[in-house]
Amino acid sequence: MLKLSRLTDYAVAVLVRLGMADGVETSPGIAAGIGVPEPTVAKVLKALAGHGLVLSTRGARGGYRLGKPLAHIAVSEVIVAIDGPIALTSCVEGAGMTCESQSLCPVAGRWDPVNEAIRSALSHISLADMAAASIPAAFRIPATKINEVA
Amino acid sequence: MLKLSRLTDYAVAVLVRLGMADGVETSPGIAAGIGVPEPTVAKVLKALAGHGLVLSTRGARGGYRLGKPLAHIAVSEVIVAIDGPIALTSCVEGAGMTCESQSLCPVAGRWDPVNEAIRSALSHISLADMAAASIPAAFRIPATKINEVA
DNA sequence: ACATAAAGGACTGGATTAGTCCTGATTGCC
DNA sequence: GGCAATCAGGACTAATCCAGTCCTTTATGT
Repeated sequence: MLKLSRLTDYAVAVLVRLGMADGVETSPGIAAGIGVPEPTVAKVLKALAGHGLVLSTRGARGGYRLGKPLAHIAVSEVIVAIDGPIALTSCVEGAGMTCESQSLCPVAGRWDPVNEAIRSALSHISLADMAAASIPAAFRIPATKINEVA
Repeated sequence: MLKLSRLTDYAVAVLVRLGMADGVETSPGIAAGIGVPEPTVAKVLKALAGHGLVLSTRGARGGYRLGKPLAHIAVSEVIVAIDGPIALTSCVEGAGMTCESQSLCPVAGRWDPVNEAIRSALSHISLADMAAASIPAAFRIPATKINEVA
């Protein structure tokens, strides 16, 4: 369905929340804040820390803080941190890969421009963009908008 | 990994192949041509037919042909036909959906611009673009060879 | 009539992912 | 110096989702 993993969704929520906090926040604290089980949030935070999107401080009174301002974090960075590289088909992943129907496939390798287009689109949207615009919590998306495009 | 289903990949291969054939082609014929098991190709074709991307003729000497030229088929159409609507997160899917952490989630509904960006990017790339040679001929098979295989 | 070919749905095996848990390392506080 | 808090990292389990297969029905040409 071309959907990304739920963990990525959590990651965005976590980062936005961190962006609104002053100092450091602990993993349990964030978990409580966004309503997601603590171990799961911890997992997400570890992944984000591994990519430098958040900085961690260990020990008592430690916790996490943003690695850089929300405005400088692109959605694509978050996706890459959690889900790995953005590559729509397995064809393009590894150089050494051998596709079974390689010799027959008429579009082998042609997904590249598509991947590129998506990467580009995703790297132009920052978390600040997502956090900013305010949809009053009450209404989610009007269904009309969805059906129209799909 | 933000990857789309393998069936979508097959769908593109199928459509491009149909675009190069003159008349109708049968499901087994296409399957042999692109090196994918026949039942799977049949499944893909059914989905494509359901969305009008291919037209079917039943009975003896029947088969499939393109519903419109490759240049007029956007990648997004294929994805929608096979994988369903493009919606990165489950938040936006159904209007009636209730997200557990709805009241807490700080980015509720904020994926919309992202979805929109991706839909836009994907609808600007046609299958003709993908079929058009972008890869050095050395790598893959020249298009001429395809008709011979059938 | 018979052979060919699509339409449609149901079922199964495998892969991927979310979520949990455990152990270890680091730091502040008493 | 010891204790408690907190991150780091990996292993494991359960659930979900998807690719692939099969069966039955309908339609059409020879």
